[in-house]
Amino acid sequence: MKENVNITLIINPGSGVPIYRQIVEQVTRQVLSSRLKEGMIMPSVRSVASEFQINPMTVSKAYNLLEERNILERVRGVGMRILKKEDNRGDNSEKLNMIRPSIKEIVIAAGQLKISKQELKNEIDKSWEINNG
Amino acid sequence: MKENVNITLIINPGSGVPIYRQIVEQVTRQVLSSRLKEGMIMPSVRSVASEFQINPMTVSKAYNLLEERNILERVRGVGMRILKKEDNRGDNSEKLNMIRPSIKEIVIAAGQLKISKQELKNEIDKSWEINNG
DNA sequence: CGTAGTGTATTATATTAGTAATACACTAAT
DNA sequence: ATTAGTGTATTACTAATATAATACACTACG
Repeated sequence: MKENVNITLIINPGSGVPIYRQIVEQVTRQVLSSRLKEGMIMPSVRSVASEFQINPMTVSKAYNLLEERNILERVRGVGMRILKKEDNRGDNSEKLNMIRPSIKEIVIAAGQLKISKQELKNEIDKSWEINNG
Repeated sequence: MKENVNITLIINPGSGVPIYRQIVEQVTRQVLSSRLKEGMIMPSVRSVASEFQINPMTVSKAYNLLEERNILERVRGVGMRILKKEDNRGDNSEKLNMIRPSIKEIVIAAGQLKISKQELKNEIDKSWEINNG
């Protein structure tokens, strides 16, 4: 009955961003973008911990946060089941909500720096080419 | 001989962003955008500290970082003098360097969320209208 | 049943970042 | 020299993060 899942995590312990938050963010993105689908069972705390050489309790902390956000569901004795559906409301509102705070920060910073909106968009084009091209 | 300066700082102690970094970022932006000009003397550590109800050492730490980045100059017994000129190289490269890391983060997040480049730009337009319009 | 697999509560330790309180050294102006 | 104004070195405290070692409760499966 196990629907195991191949999850791709990129953990960078020296990035300054706490490991548990890296897990939370990446799992959330993958759920919202349908790479992880409802009903799938997440890899176990211990397997993630050993794969990335981190402590099981750190993974557990991340899973716990994901449960609080109604993205995972704890199934006793089984594991964590993916609970939340992808963002199918047509307007992508849920996915957009994830990046809006960061967008606001950049827009304010650009304004204070007297960087024009067009310049900002040009930079995004360049970065998109490099990172998503 | 004091060329004091009216600096506008917006400090939010409960934002999660360390206070000293808020100071560093805002002063840097104001210098690069010519709101603060070379030769001006920054308000003293103690005056900033009392105005925002924070510790003088927190302000000092920020000023110290700004000195390391060649934006301020320490003048013993006087205060911190603004050292760096605005970014006048025509290409805005210095100002752009300040926001490029944040742009990269957003672009990667949008990619993982399967948000299109056009959607991202639309969000920027909206946010620009609200925050810089 | 027993075994192996889930997540987790508990307690403890170590490290780091951020903030705070005090005392000090320096300069400017009188 | 004295006073009042600079910044800062030192030390300490707090909180967040990560790790670690146990022990526990539950489920799946033979």
